[in-house]
Formats: sequence, structure tokens, C-alpha cells
Amino acid sequence: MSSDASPAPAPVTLREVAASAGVSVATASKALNGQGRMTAETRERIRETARRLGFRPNSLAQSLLRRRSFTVGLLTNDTYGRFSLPLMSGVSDALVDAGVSVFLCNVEDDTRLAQLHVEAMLDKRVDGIIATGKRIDRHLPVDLANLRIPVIYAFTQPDPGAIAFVSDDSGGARLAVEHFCRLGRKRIAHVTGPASFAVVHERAQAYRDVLTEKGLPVMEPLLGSWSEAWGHEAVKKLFDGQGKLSKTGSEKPDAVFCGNDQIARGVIDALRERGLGVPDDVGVIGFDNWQIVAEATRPPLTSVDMNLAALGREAGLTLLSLVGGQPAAPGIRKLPCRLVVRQSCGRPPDG
Amino acid sequence: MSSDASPAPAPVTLREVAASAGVSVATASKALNGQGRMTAETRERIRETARRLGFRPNSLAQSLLRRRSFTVGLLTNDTYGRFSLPLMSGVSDALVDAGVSVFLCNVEDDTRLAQLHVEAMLDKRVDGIIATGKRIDRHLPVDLANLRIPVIYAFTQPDPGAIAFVSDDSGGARLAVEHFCRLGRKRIAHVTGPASFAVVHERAQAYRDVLTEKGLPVMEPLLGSWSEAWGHEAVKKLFDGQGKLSKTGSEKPDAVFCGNDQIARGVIDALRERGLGVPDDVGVIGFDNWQIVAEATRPPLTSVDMNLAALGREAGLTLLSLVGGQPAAPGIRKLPCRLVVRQSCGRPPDG
DNA sequence: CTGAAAGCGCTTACAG
DNA sequence: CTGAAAGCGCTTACAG
Repeated sequence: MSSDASPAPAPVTLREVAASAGVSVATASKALNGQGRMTAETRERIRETARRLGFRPNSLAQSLLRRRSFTVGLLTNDTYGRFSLPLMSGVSDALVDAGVSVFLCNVEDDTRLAQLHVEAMLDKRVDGIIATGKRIDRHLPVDLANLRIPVIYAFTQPDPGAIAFVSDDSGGARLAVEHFCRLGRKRIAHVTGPASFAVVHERAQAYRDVLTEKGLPVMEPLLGSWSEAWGHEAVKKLFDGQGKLSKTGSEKPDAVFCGNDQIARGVIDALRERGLGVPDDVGVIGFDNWQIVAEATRPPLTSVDMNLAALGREAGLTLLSLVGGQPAAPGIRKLPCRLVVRQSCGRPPDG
Repeated sequence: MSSDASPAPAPVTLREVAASAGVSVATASKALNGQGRMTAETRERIRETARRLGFRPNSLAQSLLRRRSFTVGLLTNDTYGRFSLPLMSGVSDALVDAGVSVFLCNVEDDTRLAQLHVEAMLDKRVDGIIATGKRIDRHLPVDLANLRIPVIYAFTQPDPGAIAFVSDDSGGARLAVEHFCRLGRKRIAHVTGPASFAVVHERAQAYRDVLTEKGLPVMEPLLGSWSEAWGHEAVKKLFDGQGKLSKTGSEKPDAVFCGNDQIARGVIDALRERGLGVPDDVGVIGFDNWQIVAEATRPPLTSVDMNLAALGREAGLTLLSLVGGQPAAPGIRKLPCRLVVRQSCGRPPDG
């Protein structure tokens, strides 16, 4: 009972199991671990005794011997994290079945706090560390380069020579733009976030590449903030006054690929407010597939999903194999995004 | 280096420090822990040696002796959790300074998974457990009642006789409705979530109580889903046809208190679409203070904040004191909400 | 003032 | 086939 002040009964130890079964602790240990050689009856008797007493080995003692704590540290600065959360749950899922538990370390952007957490992890002899964050192009405020345990970076800026998993933003952007092309859209605009984000450039380049490949006009991407308000403003820029399509003169876009779902939401609302139909007049695709936003948008938003839970899984499994002594090549692994189709793009012309 | 296959150098042990300083491990231990009696020079020499070698005590060994692992388990089923996240970061912040690390256990609504995590926690000899979830009136899919370590419930249904922290939803609702009254609103409606949620009734009752106290007309709360779509629909019900105010006949509301921010967002959008101004014609208040929604709403949404980070802090500190052997009375502690005023309610009449 | 010994709970060679 | 011994890295009475 949580509120009961009575002294908690100590957990039963191997020594007690051994005594109760009339064997030595060594034999008891071997019986339970399937090690050594003994009669099947002895082994079964010991196992039965352990079961009866509710014996569970003290993981701290085991860790001390094995030099392996079956814990890992998960560092993140994405406190209110819509990015961290799926990633964390992916990591956790990948590890729980291996009996590995995850320490959650909220480091904010605070070097002192980050240092504190890293030291706590090291003191607790975690088997490895996963570093994650809220953007791919920023490093956590702490140096993880020369630890004596494996480190995996996921969705955050890695140290040189490290192993990192990130989403393939370029591929994700291609998915979106190619989807528009497949639907017969011809004048595709791109409204995205600030120039200070690496992904803004990466996605914009993919946008340009696809349009160039398809022989469609490329509009200069509109950079702004990651907000609905910017979505509204961008629609004003795109649909007021003369259009700015490089090849076709003054025609208005019939599709907008947005850098995130909030921008897309703003774009869709602004289009509706000026009497433009989505998807009939203009198709819209977002990025992040933030379910709660994408589904509330009218109509529900088609969006690029970065597969962050899968990314977390991969990071977790790779860390596990590193801890297990398997080698792994350093470098940045880009994991594919996927397009989640809802109703903001319409059907193919022949569909 | 994470990707380097060279054998990791073992961490330096107390034995090495002792050898290097020319003392016994016992003396070294005492020197570093400020225990025992020895000359100031000896102590300082040992400390200096430890510092020079980068000695950090193995927390696993210490835990084994002290019967205290300086870890706690945090169970949650709020995977994509906008509720869990601030709560978790509150817990983590409260504990990190005490050197206590937090195991993140994502149990979903899966009994097997929850059991697995609880056993892992017990095996790892966590000092205590914090159970949290996505709603106050649902129990996690696992029994935490008779563990031999303290358990604190936070924002989830507790076991009888346990210690729990929850938000004061009734008080939060009062805050909202009284704010409307203070601004001179007279016909205040309430649009909220499904009847299956306890908080729906608790908040609705507070809504009725305040209006009754103030002698204002009480409208029957409109129950629906926690979605923007329901916000739209509710506006239709409230503003189409004849009004349904019990005392004043057919007058339309001049204020809507919403059960969450998404409903509020839908209400505000719907009002604007029918040409009603917020806050001039109708004031709107939400619940949850989900920043990203509240700030994107036009105008930005006044909302009730459940202070979940503070709730997490309290839960963490209380667990700490329980672990430290302080007694604490069982029962449910309701922590106050706060009203975050933005622009959806207007200024007071004389403001 | 300092060190040898015992021990936390377990595992793993090594004897018998 | 089973057990005594040593040891993981540390701390804490207890001697000296």
C-alpha cells in the first residue's frame, strides 16, 4: 500500500529460495538460469520453490556481475514533444521485450541539466544512450562524443562519426509533390517554415527537383513561420494580385505543398474564406501528419508522416545490437516517410 | 565513440582510486563520502586522486547496499500524450535534483505490456512508482495495490486508500464561468464532451452552481465529442432556431464555456463563419490550455490550464518523501487550475 | 587516524 | 550431480 507506513517486507532472495529447497545458492542460481548440470527433479523442485516464494532476482545484483544494467538513457529536449513522443514510444516498444528499460531525461536546452542527466545515466551504468530532439539540425546541449557506451542519435544533430537515424525529408517532400502530379495538378506552390531550418531547404529542393523532372513550373518557395497565421498570409501572397509562376505568368496555384500541418491548416482555412474549394480548386498537402490537426482540418488533410515511431524502433534495436557487441557502420541513416492520404487533394482525374 | 568497436575502457573503480592514493578502499570510501575520521590532508588527497582519475561510484553497487536504487517508474497509457508530457516533465524535474532517475513505461491499454513493465520495475528495484494516464476516471490496466514500494497516482484513477493528485476540474470550471460573470456576460452556455467522462459532469455541475449563485440563467450543457466538429455543431444548436435559455426565453448566448480547446476552436470558427464576433458578440473560454491550439485560434483563446507540470512536481516530491520514510495521508488531492487569459473574452465593461 | 572483514544479492569458474 | 569459494563495486560496523 502506498500510504501504509508499515515496513515493507523485503523481497525474497535467492538465499531463501535455496534454503527452502535445501540446496546451495549456487545450485539454486544454476537451476533458475538453466545453467550447470543437475537432475531434472532437482531443477524443477528449485524452480517450483522459487515460484512459490515469488522469487524475482535482484536486477541490481545481476547487473553488477554482468556489467550490463539492461537500461538505456533517452535524452530529449522536446519537452512538449509531438516529435519526441512517437519516437520515445517506438524506442520503448523495441526495448521492453528485451527486458531493457528506458530512463527519460528531459534536458530542455539547458547545458547544466543535460550534464546532470548524462552523469546520472553514466553513474547508473546504462548500457547505452539514445539522443533525440525536436529538430534534425540542432545538437543537444551536451557532448556525447567520447562516452564509453554506445550512443545513437535519432531526429537530432549527431556528432561526426556517430550513428544517426533521421527522416528522409527530401523523399517525404517528393512523395507529396509527386502525388500532386499524379492527380494532374499543374501549378504547385510550396509554403514552408523559416530559412533557419535545414529541412526547409531540403524539402524545397526536392520540390524543385520533382517539378523540374516533370516539366512543370517551379514557383519560388514561400518561407515564413511554422504557424497557421503564416498559412493565411501565404494564401494572400499566392492568390492576391498577379501570380508569380515563373513560366506561366499570372496563373494561380492549383495545389499547395505545406511545410507542416499547421501551415496547411491555415492555408485551407484561408482558401475557404476566400471561396476557393479544397480539394476541387486547390489541393493541399501538409507535413508531420499530426493526427489531431490533420483530422480536424476541413477537409481532413493529406500529410507526410515521418514514421517517427518506426524511427524510434530502429534506433532502439540498433542500440541493442551495439550493446550486444555487434559492430555497426557510422553514418546517417535516412528512413522513408509515407504519405497519409485524406481528402485535401481529391481523386485522380480518371479515378 | 558510438560506432567504435574497440573494447570500452572499464570505468575506474574505488579500488583503483584507493591504490593510487595509497590507502585502503574503506578509507577511500569514507573520504569520498565525508564519513569516518581522518586527517584533512588524507581526505583531500583521496578526493584529488578520485577527481584526477575521473572516478564515479557505481550506482548499482551502492544501490545494492543501500536498498535504494534512486530510480522510480513512471507508468502511463497516454502515448501521444499532451496530458502526460507536461506531467512527466514535472515529475522528472522534481526528481533529477535528488539524483533520482525516471523509467518511462508506456503501457498503452495493454494488460500484458503493463504487467511486463511493472515486473521490470520491481526487478530493477525502483524506489517507487508514479502512475499516470490520459484521464482521471480510468484505471491503468494493471493492479498496483499491493506492491511493497510506494505508489503515487497522478491524473489517473487511483486505487482506494492510495495517494492521488488530480486537477480540480470543478474549480477550473468555476474560474472560467466566474470570469465571464465578471466581464458582464449574462447568457453563458456550456459545450462539452461525452457523458462517459467524469470531468464532464464535474465541470457542468460547477457551471450550474456558479450561474445559480449569480442568479443567471442556466442552460442545459450540450454534451458531444471532444472535437472541433462538435464545436461547429453546437453553435448551430445554440444559435439556430429558438434559444433554449430556461429563464429568458429565446435569447442567444453571449458566452460559451467549452470543455476543451478543440471544441472552443470549433465554436470560434463557427461563430466567425456566421458573422458573430468573438469576443464582442460572444465570449469563448476553453479548457486544457493546449498552447498550440489556444494561440492559433482567432482570436487567441482564453483557457483553463490544469497545471499538469506542477501536478507532476507534487507527485514526484511526495513520492520522494514517501520513499524517504515520511508518512503521508492517503486520499485524493485536488490541485488548483488557473485561467490563462488571452483575447477571446474581451475586457471588463469598465476596463 | 586507518584498515581488515563482512556483506548487499547474485553468478561463475573450480573442486569434489 | 552438487557445493564452497571467489568476486562484481561498494559501505559500514568493528578492531587496532
